[in-house]
Amino acid sequence: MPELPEVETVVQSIRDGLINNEFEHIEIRWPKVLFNFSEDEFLNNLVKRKIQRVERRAKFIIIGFNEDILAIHLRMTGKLYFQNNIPQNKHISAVIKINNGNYLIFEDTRKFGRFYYYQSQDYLNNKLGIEPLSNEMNGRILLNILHSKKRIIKALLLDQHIIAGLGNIYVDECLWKSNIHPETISNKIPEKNITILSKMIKSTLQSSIKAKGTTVVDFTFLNGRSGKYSDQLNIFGKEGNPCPKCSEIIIKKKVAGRGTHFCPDCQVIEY
DNA sequence: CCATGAACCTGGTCGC
DNA sequence: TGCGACCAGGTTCATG
Repeated sequence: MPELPEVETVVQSIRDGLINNEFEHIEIRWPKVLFNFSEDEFLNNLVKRKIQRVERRAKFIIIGFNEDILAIHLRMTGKLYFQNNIPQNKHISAVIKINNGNYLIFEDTRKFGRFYYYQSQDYLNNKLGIEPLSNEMNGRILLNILHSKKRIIKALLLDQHIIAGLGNIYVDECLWKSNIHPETISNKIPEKNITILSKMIKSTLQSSIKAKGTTVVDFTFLNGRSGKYSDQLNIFGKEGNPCPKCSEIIIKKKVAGRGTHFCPDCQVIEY
């Protein structure tokens, strides 16, 4: 499901209900949800400890205690939200009781979502790439990254080890806005387009966060409200429709293993 | 180093 | 209405 803006939206929606509170208990309904630790370890290490911070790193939700963290990845269909009673919905992977009486629910239809426990955030930081909304990210850095590799640009932008947070929707949108064909080899892309791409990545993600993310199928947060960025999509899911810039018909094709939308007229492979 | 396809799961949609 | 094929916002692993 969620990419950076949707995860950021979830973090903002649960932060106030967690900061300075404590976990009291956890009920595991899908055992695989705990990826690298056990239910006992959860109870021994994470219960009755004050939550210091709730943040996002790439597509991970970080719940920080002291140095150690509980990291949650929603994958495709994960939802994390509060409820004041124990729900009986079909696809709930875990229920965490909070000391204020609420329950933090992890609901996940496809069961790909996972909880990770790490002694510090370093492990994640070391394997994740640059945050696209950080000051570190700019046209110069992006040029260095793209020109130091010879990879299909779509695959490169989806690779979390390099730039962390983009997913299928926002990659398609940003490449379209920058007039870059998704199959272009990264080191062939002109500097001019990369400068624009860097700006489009930032502005697109920021606009989406403002709209509380994109709802494609069933992304919700809080009381089932959905993100409004869907209204601002130009290319994703628009195959068969005219390109908003040139009116050519939008194409959908598999690139880097993912359904990929682009305008065959605006987005040209440059050499 | 990189591309590809499968695997992990469930449910929705489309064509016949 | 039923059924199979295919698709889905993500990531990881094996293979060539």
